[in-house]
Amino acid sequence: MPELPEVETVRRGLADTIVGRRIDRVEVGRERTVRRTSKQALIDGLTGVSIMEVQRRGKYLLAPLDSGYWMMVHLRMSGRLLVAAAGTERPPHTHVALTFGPDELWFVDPRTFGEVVVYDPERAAEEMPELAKLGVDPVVDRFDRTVLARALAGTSRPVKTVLLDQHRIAGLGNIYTDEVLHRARVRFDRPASALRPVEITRLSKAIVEVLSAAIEAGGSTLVDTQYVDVAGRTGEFQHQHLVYGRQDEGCLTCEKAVIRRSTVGGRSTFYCPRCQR
DNA sequence: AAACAAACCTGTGCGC
DNA sequence: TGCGCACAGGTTTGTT
Repeated sequence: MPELPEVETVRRGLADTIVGRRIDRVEVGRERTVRRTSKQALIDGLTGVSIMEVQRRGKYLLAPLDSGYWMMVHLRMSGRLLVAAAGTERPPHTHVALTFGPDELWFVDPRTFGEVVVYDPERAAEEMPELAKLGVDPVVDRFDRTVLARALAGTSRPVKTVLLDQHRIAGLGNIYTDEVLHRARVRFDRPASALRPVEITRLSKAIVEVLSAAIEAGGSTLVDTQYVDVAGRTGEFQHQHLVYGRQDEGCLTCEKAVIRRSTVGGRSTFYCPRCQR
């Protein structure tokens, strides 16, 4: 579900609510959510501790704690973080609840792919090996056509597959790759290494522009309203989607062709056969 | 290296 | 109404 703009929106919501505050109670209702360590490890790692800051890298939320440890949250497909008044009825699938005085932070996740973990930053290489493998984050890191060219180099895989590869670029998911490729007028199945310099330039600009606009809009909430921010508000960027989920509808860019749906790497892919070459 | 499928889960929407 | 199936924003793992 959540891609970079949604995770960034959640990050900002946490920064405005629970950062700097002490956790006085930790409840874990589902072991699977803390599978990397254990229920007791999460309780011990968070009780009585303050969250000093919330950072984001790709789709990972990383929060340094005043204990010297860090908390990592990944929402995967259906995870949500919600801040609400303590005592409010918790939604179904609330697997972790942190109490901060009068407020609570809930990790809600129907599909249970998401996870919450407290780890030792000194041992991040062993405990959180995927973090070191993350590629460039187009919002946090310097990102331009040179950086993108490097990320796309050396592979003839479809450009969409490469954009989705978190080891090369961290943060793009299925919605935003399609939106970015459309705005850059590049077909999803072009071999990454075959893009011309002018196309790489367009693509790098599209990545920054789409992600910025999507963050500005608070992310995308699809018809199932799965994604909401920490206050339960929906995003609004779905109204600016030009291709995602629009198969058989007219292209809003050329107003002539019809948006098509295809599959790449097992993921639904939406594109305009006329605009994207 | 790369392409694919399966796996992890639950919910929803659709055709019949 | 109910049933079965396809499909879903992510990532890892195993198989050709």
